Amino acid sequence: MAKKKVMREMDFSTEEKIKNAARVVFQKKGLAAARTRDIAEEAGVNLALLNYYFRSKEKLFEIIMYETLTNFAKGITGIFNDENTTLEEKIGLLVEKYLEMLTNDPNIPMFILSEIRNRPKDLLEKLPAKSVLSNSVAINQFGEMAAGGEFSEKDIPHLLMNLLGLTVFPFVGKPFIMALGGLDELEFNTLMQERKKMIPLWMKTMMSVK
Amino acid sequence: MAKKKVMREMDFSTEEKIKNAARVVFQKKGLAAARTRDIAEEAGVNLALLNYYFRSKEKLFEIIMYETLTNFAKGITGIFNDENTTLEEKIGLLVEKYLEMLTNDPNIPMFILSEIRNRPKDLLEKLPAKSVLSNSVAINQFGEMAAGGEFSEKDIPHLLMNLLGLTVFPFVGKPFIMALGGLDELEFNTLMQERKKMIPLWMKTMMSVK
DNA sequence: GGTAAATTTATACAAATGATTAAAAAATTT
DNA sequence: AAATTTTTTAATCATTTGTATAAATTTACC
Repeated sequence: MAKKKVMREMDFSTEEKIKNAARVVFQKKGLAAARTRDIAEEAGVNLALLNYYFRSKEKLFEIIMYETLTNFAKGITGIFNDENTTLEEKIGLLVEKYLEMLTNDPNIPMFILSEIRNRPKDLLEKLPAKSVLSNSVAINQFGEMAAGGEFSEKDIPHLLMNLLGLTVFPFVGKPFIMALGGLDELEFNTLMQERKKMIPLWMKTMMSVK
Repeated sequence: MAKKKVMREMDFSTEEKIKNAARVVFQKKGLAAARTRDIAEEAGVNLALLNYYFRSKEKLFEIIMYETLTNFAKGITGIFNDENTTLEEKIGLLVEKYLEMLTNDPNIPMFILSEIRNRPKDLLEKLPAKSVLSNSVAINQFGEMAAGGEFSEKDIPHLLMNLLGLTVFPFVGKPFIMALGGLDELEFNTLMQERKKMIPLWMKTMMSVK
């Protein structure tokens, strides 16, 4: 079995090379379309090493998916549970953070959502921040604003969906949007940067529509 | 080879049964994860009949994808090129139509987008309404409003993305959203019905933020 | 009602693919 | 430096999966 301490002064250990390659290939193509041989090639490594270090393609996938989900959720819970920021500030921070993350890693949302489609039970159980979200400071702040009459209590799920949709959807539909708008990579990324300022404004106005 | 005229008074011809099953399975699981045996079973039909009526899994997939894309795009171009409606009316009609369609067929957006991810070139060429959209009446109306100072010309792509995101994203993230919100099917669908009225209002306010 | 064409079935094949194994090579320990 | 352990390689296996084929069955036609 593999031992971490054995790592020599290579750029990356074989185990790391495989994990990084698996992340790339899985996130780009999804579990079903990803071939173990694709991953081995991407890693520049013998095929049998995948099974040597990770018992199976499934195990390797689970590791990548777990890390991806955890990393993705980490940002939300941190920001949404800060007692010292207003809701408006939280939205700004969240949008800023995720637009930045997704500009660098645009495949993540599609990866997560399309795998959830294929194995909803499996993955949604492992979802961190399920009850965490509903008890978050941010949700309470939404509730307070609703109580204050800014908008209806019934609108809260909609506003959350909108925040998510406005931020994440462009990346889910990236190839579609780029083709439809005749955009290149740079133009798309520029739009995403612009949204850092715009989404918070839009959210603010949507939270005032009665 | 198959001949249409041979159809007896069955509920559905074998060819139709296969196509319907293929639509269900492909839209639910995607091309890579869909097995020809899944489709045959869903259709209640011998496996070899898939290749008898449609030469290969790929051919069958292309038919389903083409029909799905065409049907999906049909609604947009019709509404967006009507000379006799205002932009506000167009948005209302579009949102109404697509929320209705997607409530009945929630897998379509994820199906289209995830297959585009896997074969961007193939599918995006076949995309109807690529140049159609940019020359549409609706886009001109957006331009007029921008000229009138309601919002900036630079905001138009954003507003289009927002319209798409607010309408389509909930379906792309449906399992995720249902789990996070603790919603059942009925509650989710109720939210989608509510959005028929809300999205046009939100769009209206977003088109006034300067 | 018999014959030809079509549909359907059972079976099997071939390629792709995840996984295994035994031997070789490299690294570590003694 | 020898021995032991770890890592890597090449080759192969077993299953899955898309597809083909030949026989059986059903339908259409005269």
